[in-house]
Amino acid sequence: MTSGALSDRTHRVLACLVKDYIDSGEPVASATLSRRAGLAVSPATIRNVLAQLEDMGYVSQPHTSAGRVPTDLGYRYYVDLLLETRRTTRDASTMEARLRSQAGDAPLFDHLLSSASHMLFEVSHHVGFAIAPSDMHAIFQRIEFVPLSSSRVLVVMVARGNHVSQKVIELAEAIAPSSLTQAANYLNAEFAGLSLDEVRQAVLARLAQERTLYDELRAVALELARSSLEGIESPTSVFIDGASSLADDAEDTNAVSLSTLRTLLRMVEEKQRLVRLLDAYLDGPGVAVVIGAEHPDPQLHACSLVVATYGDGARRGAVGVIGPTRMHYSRAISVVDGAAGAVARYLRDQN
Amino acid sequence: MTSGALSDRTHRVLACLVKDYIDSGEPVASATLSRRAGLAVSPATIRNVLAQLEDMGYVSQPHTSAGRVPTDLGYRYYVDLLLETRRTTRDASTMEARLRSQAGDAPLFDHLLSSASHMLFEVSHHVGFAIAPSDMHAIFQRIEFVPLSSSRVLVVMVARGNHVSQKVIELAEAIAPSSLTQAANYLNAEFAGLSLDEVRQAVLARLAQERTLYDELRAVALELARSSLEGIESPTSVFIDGASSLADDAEDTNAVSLSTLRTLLRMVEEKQRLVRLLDAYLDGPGVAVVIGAEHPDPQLHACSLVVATYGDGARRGAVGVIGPTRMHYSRAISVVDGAAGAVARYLRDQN
DNA sequence: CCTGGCAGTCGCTACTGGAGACTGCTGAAT
DNA sequence: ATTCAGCAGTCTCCAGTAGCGACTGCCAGG
Repeated sequence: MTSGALSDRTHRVLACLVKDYIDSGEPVASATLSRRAGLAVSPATIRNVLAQLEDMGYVSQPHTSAGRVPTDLGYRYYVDLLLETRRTTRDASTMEARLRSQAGDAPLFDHLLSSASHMLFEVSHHVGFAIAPSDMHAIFQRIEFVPLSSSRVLVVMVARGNHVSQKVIELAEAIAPSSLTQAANYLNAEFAGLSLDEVRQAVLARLAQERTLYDELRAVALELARSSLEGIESPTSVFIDGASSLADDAEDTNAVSLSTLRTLLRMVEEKQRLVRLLDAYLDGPGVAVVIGAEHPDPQLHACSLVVATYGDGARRGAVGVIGPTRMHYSRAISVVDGAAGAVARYLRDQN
Repeated sequence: MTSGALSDRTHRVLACLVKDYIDSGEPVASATLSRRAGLAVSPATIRNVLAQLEDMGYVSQPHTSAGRVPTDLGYRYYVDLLLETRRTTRDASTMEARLRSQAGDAPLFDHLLSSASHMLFEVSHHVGFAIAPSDMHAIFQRIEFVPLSSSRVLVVMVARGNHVSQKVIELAEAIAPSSLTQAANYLNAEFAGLSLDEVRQAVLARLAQERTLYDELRAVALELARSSLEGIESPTSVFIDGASSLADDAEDTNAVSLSTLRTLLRMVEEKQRLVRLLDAYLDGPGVAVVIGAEHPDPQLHACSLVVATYGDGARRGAVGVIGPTRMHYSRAISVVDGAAGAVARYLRDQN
C-alpha cells in the first residue's frame, strides 16, 4: 500500500519488466525478473510484488499461467521515468548531422521536413512524420508573379526559412507582364517582414479603406495579393514516411492488428487527420508521449505517439513517430527530440 | 484438344468462372457454373470441361475437393477478352468531370496528378498512381530567380502545362537582384519553347564555345541556367494514393499476404521503384495489364498492374492501379483508361 | 519478511473423428 | 460420341481430447 510513489524495489521490478517486454514482446515471468532485475530476491517474492503492481494497474496477465505485460499505465510510468532522466542527455547533434547529410545544406523547407520524416522512420523503425507550421504565421519575404497565359498567373511566395509555396490564380482581366513585375516590386517593398496573416489583413484593410484607388498600380497589386493569400490557412503541409514498418509490426508479433493498421494507413493518406489529432497535444515544449488508451480516438488505442514541437510562438510545427504501444520508447524519444532540435536550429539559422 | 482458340462452351465456362471468382473470392464449383454459365448442361459435363481447362493451364484447384480458381493465364484470357470489347466503349468523360471537380479548373500539373491518383484509388478501391513525364522533355516556358540571401537563389522554372519546379542554388559569388532579373529576362527570351534538355545542351554549348564571355550579363545568366538545370533528369514526380486499400485486401480474404503488402508499401515509399518497374511497360498506347507472375519481380507475383500512358512522343507519363491478381479488372481498366484520357486532354488544352 | 515447494490454471500442439464440399470416374441413356 | 446420374474418394474445417510446458498463487517453514 504505497501511496503515490513506488518503493524502490517495486519501482525496479516494474522498470525491468517494461524494458524486457519491449525487447522480447513476450510476457515476462517472475523467474526472469528475479534473474535480471538486479535484486537478490527469489521469484516468489517478485510474484508478490507483481501482484501489487497488478492491483495498482501497472501490469496485467494475458491469461492465468502467463507472465506479466505492462498496461498503458505501466508504459506511462516507464516513459515518465525516461523523460525525467532524458533532460540531461539530449544530443541533437547526431540527428542534425544525419539530417544535413540527407537533405543537403540549404534545402527548401518542405524538403527538410520530408527528410526529417524519413530519418525518423529509419532510426526508429516506426512511422515518422513532420508537420509544417501553419502558413498563416510564416514571415513574408517575397512574392513573384509569373505569367502563364493572358488570364492566368503563377504566384510564388517565399517565406523565411526557404519556405516556398505556389498557386495559380485566375485573372478577371488581362494584366501586362510589366505590371505584374511592378506589382510584385510594390508588394515586396511594402510588406516584407510581416507574417502572411498580417499581410492579408493589411491588404484587406487598404482595399477597404481606399475603395476607389487613385493609383492604378497599387490597386492591381493589392488585388493580386488578395487572391494570392486567399485560402492560405487551410492545408498544412504534412510529411509521413515509413508506413511499411506497420506491415512489419503486424507480421512479427501481431503488435498491430490489421484494423489498426488500416486506421493508420488511412491517416497516412488523409494527412490532415494527423494535424487535427496533434492539435490537442501541441502545447508545451519538449517531447510529449501519448500511449494507447490515452488517445481520445478508440481506434488508436493500440498505438503510441511520440511528438515534439519546434519553432516558437505562433509559428510552431511538430515532428514525431507513431507505432504500437510496445515501442522502443527510449530510442523514439531521443530521435524525436533530436529531430525537433535540428529543425528548430535550421529555422534559427535561416533568419 | 482445341488448338489455339477455345470452343464456345469452354470459353463461356472459363469467362464465367473468372467473373465469379473475382466477385466471390472463393473457388468456383462445377454446380455453380452449371447454374450460372447459361449453358444447359449438368455439373458433370462442366467437370469435364474444367478438367480440360486445367490441363491447358487456365484454372487450378487449391486442393482436391475444392472448386477451381483462375490461374494467371486464366486471368490473362479474361483480360484480353475485356481489352478486346473495351475498344468501343471507353468513356473518358465521367473521369474527366470527376477529375476536374476535384482538382479545380487550372491546377498545377502536380496537383492534377495527385488528384488523379486519388481518384483512381477511390473508384477502383486499389492503389492508384500517377507518374509525371520526365522533366527533361518538358517545354521550357519561363525561369525566375528569387534572391533568398546574398549567396542563395531560389529558382522557379515553369514548363508548359502548369508544370512548376523549384530549387535552391548556391552562388559562388554574390549577384545583385537586378542582375538576376536581367539574367532571367535574357534566358526567357532566348530559350522559351525548347525542351529543358535542349536548353541545357544549348547552355552548355554556349558556355564551352565562348569560354571568356565578353558580355558579363550573359555569362552570369548562362552560369545560373547551368546550375538550375543540373540534375534535372533524376527524380520523376510520382503520386500514389490508396495504400490503405491493401490492408482491406489483406484482411478480407487474404487476397494479399503480409509479405506482398510490405513489398507494396515499400514501393509506395520509394516511389522511384515504381518508375523503374513501369519503364518496361511504357511502350504502346492504350491500357496495358500485367498479371501476377508476368512480373519480372517475384515479389509482385501476387499483384496485378493496370496502366495506361498519356502524352505523346518523348513527353509521356503514366497512370494506373495496383492490386491483387484477383482484381475487378473491368472496372480498373475503364477507370485507368478514363484517367489517362483526362490527363492527356488537360495537357493538350494547356498548349 | 522472505523463500521453497506444490497444486492449479491455461495456452499450445498434436491427434482424432465426423460433417461438408467437390471432384473424378464409371456405366447407362440419348 | 456426348451427356448425365450416382457414387466413392479426397481434402478442409471444426470440435473435442490429451499431454506437455510455463507460470502463478498460496501456504507453511525459516
